[in-house]
Amino acid sequence: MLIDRFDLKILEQLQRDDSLSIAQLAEGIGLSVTPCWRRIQRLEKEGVIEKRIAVLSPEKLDLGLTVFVMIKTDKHNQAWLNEFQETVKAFPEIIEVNRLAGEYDYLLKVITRNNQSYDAFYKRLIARIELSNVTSCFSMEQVKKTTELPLGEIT
Amino acid sequence: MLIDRFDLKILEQLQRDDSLSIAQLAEGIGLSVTPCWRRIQRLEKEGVIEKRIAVLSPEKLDLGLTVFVMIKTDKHNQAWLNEFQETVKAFPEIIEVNRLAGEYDYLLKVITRNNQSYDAFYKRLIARIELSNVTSCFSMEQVKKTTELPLGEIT
DNA sequence: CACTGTTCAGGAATTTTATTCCTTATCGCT
DNA sequence: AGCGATAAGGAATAAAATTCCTGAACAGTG
Repeated sequence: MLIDRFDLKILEQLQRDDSLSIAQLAEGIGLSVTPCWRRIQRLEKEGVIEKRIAVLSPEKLDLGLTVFVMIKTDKHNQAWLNEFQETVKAFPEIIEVNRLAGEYDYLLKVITRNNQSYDAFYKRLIARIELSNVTSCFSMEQVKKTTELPLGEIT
Repeated sequence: MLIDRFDLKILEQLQRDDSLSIAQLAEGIGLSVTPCWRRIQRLEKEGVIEKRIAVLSPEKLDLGLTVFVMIKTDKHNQAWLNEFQETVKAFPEIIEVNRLAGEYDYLLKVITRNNQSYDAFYKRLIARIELSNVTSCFSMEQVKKTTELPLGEIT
């Protein structure tokens, strides 16, 4: 799977905005419509393009609170792990979960409406699974947020 | 700006996958094409739909390393803050930056190719701006990752 | 209770865009 | 030079988005 500089331009554009027509995109990158279209098809088939989505505004939907939850656990067996994975997948407020190397075992990103709804979420979470040490870090301000991968590094 | 049940269904579908035609979408939610189209237009104009993008695969693009960088600073003046904001915006590897309440001041999410490129990034970062205390937490595994906002909470 | 204005759904026509099909150019290899 | 593979481009076709028009439901008013 090789990605040349046309593919890279296509990906850069589409990950920023895929609402342009292929004709506009093709013109922007200096290619005609058909080969450009074929490249997009290929990138989708290969899985380089995972999906196409609409990004919604959390603020407009009254989902203005982001909290990062840091978790330490003393249970490192498979059963607990499975239960944990099932649990986080069941909560739509949990946007992202990473298992970490270092002091904390897991980092969760949670989006809710406000303090009160976060508290309700938190209670439901700890009721469902045992977590030995939980720290909630409230986000005061989104300084930067992007969905774009850094493609510049790719040759 | 009121959002009814139809709008919610549209948003839920589009934030999951916007590659369907409006005809398919309209059928799925029980509306005909034109009113469905008009609702999408309105949601875009109002900013509830921020943008439409392609989500790319980090793995396929050899961007398999995610690191969370926790920063404490002793400089809380406006000049430093501006410089910090400019800096994080200039680094495409920095995907997300939140100012936190609590022990740490900032949490950064960084995506790079591997340890080596992370180290190169880290050196460039600390060369550019003074940070008094920096902890890098490497992600071992993405347990969950979604781009979908929890719309279930909205009435 | 009609009348009127407003809002919103739906169908059909039209325009735009995506997709297919076919032809041509380029390049590496023997 | 000749062959085969790979990729580009143009034109035709299919599909989708967008516009335009009609009609239903409903609240406010004389």
